[in-house]
Amino acid sequence: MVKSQITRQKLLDAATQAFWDAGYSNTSLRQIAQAAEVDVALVSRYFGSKLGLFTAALEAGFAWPELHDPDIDPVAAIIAKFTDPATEDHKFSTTRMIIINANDPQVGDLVRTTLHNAIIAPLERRMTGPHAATRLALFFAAITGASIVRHSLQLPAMVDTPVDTYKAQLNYLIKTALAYGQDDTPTF
Amino acid sequence: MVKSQITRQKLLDAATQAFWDAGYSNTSLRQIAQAAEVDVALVSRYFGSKLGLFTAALEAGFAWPELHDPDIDPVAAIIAKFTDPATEDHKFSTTRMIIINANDPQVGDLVRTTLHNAIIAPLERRMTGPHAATRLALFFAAITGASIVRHSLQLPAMVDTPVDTYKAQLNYLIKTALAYGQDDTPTF
DNA sequence: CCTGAAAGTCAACAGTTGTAGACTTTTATA
DNA sequence: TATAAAAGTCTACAACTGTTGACTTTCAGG
Repeated sequence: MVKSQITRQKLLDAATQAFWDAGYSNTSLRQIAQAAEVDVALVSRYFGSKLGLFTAALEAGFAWPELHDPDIDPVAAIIAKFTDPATEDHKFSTTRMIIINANDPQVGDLVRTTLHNAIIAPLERRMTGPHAATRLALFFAAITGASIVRHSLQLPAMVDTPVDTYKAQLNYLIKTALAYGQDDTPTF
Repeated sequence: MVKSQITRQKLLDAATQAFWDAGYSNTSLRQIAQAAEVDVALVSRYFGSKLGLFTAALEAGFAWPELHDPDIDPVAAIIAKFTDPATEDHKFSTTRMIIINANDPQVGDLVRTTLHNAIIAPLERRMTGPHAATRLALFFAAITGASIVRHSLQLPAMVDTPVDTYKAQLNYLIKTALAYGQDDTPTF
């Protein structure tokens, strides 16, 4: 009764780690099974297929109850999630996962749909004022762009930099993005 | 004498198209050969290996003489390159290529190194003033972020939008990035 | 026309992948 | 303890991958 849940979870954890880090297509089930110290065939038992395993990992990873809590500012929640040192510095990063898998020929559509349903749509619903959709898009551009430059492209100016400085730079971009079309839009 | 150059080029074109669109690992040599209407074994003849083919495509795609022309503003050149309707709207996009392949376990290092040597370093050399490196990093964050939101994540606010509007939004982000730490840094 | 190099074709290789089915071991219940 | 379900193991499969070497065709120079 309980034993199966444990191995299922071990498989799910190892899969999340690998899918987040290397992407769906670049990860084999045998790698995952070895990391989980579990037999490959159990993937078939507990998740049906590789795609089923990925879907489970995706849903677990995108379950962000903060976004629905009326007492929490959703934008602040996202920023915290995307800049949390515990996850931000690590390969186990939401941004990294999205970027890598959103273009995958096999799971790209699924990732984009899930991203939209789980994160974008709730955020959009709670954003008010003019140009809400555009400001949200620019906000996401700032977050993903900074994350890419720091983690994927690894530009020296953003890599050889303490986390606090990076956060300051990121906040600078975010503030601008959110100010788009508002009263306090910066002029140049 | 000439015939071989033609098939070599057909192979290179098809490879570039595929690598730029789906990424190195998600593209098979047989797919490329079929698109080029050429036999698979010729990859081995003309490029040695799959990695050799990718390297050739990478070098050809990153050869941007504009960046070394003293009469052209390098930042403007990059912006033009990244927002050119001919390439920007298409899957054949430099940003897309970088994002997809910079994380690939097999060619990631090569892509990042080439990107640095061919684009970042020349740009860095020609950028002046305080916080040059940081401004460059933020500039790249703006470009890649916007491109991702529009093409990879496909957020409605940036997809269901004419190119001119998108360019305006992108320019807004770029201006802010380049103004970082300067006299005309926007205040909020 | 003859000849040899250039160009292209074909089949096969060893390795890896996701998946399925038959099998054995473990565990809980009666 | 006996028994049946649950959990885990092992082997094999077909499909696909990059790469190689032997072969055939094409074609220009003597």
